[in-house]
Amino acid sequence: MPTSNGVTDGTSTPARILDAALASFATRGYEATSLDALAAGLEVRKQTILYWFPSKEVLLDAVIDRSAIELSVALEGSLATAGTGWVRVEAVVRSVFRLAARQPELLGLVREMGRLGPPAATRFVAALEPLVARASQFLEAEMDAGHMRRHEPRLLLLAIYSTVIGMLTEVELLRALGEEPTARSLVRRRAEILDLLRSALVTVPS
Amino acid sequence: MPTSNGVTDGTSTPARILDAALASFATRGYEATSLDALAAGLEVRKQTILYWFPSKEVLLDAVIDRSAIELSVALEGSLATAGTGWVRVEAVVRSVFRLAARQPELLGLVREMGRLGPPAATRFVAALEPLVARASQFLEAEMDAGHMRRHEPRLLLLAIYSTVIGMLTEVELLRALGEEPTARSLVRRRAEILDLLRSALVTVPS
DNA sequence: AGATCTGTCTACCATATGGTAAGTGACCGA
DNA sequence: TCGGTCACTTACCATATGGTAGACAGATCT
Repeated sequence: MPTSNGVTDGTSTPARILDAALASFATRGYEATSLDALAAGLEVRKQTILYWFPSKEVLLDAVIDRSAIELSVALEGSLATAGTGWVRVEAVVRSVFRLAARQPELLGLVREMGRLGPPAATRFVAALEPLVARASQFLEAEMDAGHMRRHEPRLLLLAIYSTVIGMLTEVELLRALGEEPTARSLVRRRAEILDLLRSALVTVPS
Repeated sequence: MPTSNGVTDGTSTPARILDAALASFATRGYEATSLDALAAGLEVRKQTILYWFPSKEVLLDAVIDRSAIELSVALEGSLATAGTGWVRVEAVVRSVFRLAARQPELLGLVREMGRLGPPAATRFVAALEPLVARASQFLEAEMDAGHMRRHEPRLLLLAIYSTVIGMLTEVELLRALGEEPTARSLVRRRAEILDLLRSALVTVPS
C-alpha cells in the first residue's frame, strides 16, 4: 500500500499533487500552470508528478474526475432533501455555498471548465450529467405540480448555475463593487441570491 | 497616415492585430495565446505585432481598453432609454444580447477578465466603473420609487451580470444541455432570462 | 538627390515548458 | 542474501515562447 512513503506527512503523494493541481488550475488556469511550479510548491521534483500522472493532460483529467465526484456527492446529498420544491432548491444552493466556503478551488475549477475546450470540458460535463438530468427532471416536476413558474427547465438550470457560480467566483468584480471576499460577504451573497431565486421561481410570492 | 500599407485590405495593421488578439484572448485565453500563432493567423511576422505593441502585456491592455470603450458606448446608449424601471433593464439586457450576437468575442473577453489577476482585470473594471456606478444608482432609485423589489443594488447587479454572461458564454454547458449555439437558441435564452429577471425584480407581477 | 522616417522583415537569443531516459536507494518477498 | 519493484531523483532534450538587434524597401521631407 503506497499510503505513506516514510518521510512526508500522512497524505499520499498523488493526492497532494491532485490538491495542488486543483488549486492552481482553478486560480491561475490550466495553461498558466506549469508542472515545474506545481512541483516546487510541493517540494518535489517535476518528474515525481510525471511518475504519477504521465502527462499534464492526464493530470487534468484526474483532477476533473476527482472534482466531479466530490461535486456529485455533495449535491446529490442535498438533492435528496425532502420537502416542497423551493425548500429543495434552497438546500442545493446552500450546499453549493457551503462547498464554496470549504473548498473554493472546486468552484473555481467548475468555472475554468467552461473555458477549456471539448476535451476537458466534455469530460467534466459528462461526469456531472446524471446530476444535471436529476435536477432538470426535478424542476420540471415542480413546474408541473404548479409549485414553480413555468420555464424551460434546462435554461433555468443554466441561469441558476451561472448566477451561483458568478456570485461565488467573480472575485475581481466583487472587489470592485466593494465586497471583500470574506465569510460575512459570503453569507450576504447567499441571502441575496436565495431572495432573488425565490422571487423568480416560487408561484405564490407571499 | 498609416491607414493602408499598399497590399493588405483597408483595415490598418494595428486594428487587425487588436481584432485577432481579442478573438484569441476571448476564446483560448490570454496565456494560451502565443504571439506566433496570432501572427500566423494574420499572415504577418511576430515582430510586426511587437512593433505596434511592444509586449504581449501592452497588447492585452490595448485590447482591454478598446473593448471597454466599445462596451461602454453600447451600454451607456441603452441605459439612456426612457421609460419605467423594467423597460430600461430590458433595454440593457437586449443590447447586451445584441452585442453578443454581433461580437461574441467581446463577451468572451469580459468572461476572461474575471480570471486574469489584478493587473488586467483591475484595468478593465476601472474602465467600466462609471457604467457600474450609473447602473447601480439607477437600480437603487427604482427600488426607492417602489418599482422594484428591494435588494442590495451592487449584489443584484452582480447577479444579473453573472446570469447574462453565463447564458451567453457557457458554450460547453449549453451544448451539453442540448442547446446548440445558434441564433434561434440565442433568442430563446434571451426570452428566458428576461422572463426570469422580470419575475425576480418587478414589484407588481400581473 | 540624399537624408530620414515608417512599417515590416530576417536573424537570433535566453528562458521556460512538457516530456524521455536512466539512475538510486529503500523495502520486500523468496 | 538477492533480485525486483516502488517512489523518487538527476541529467537531458526538443520545442515554443516573449523579446532584442538590426537590415531593408518604400514613402516623405529638404
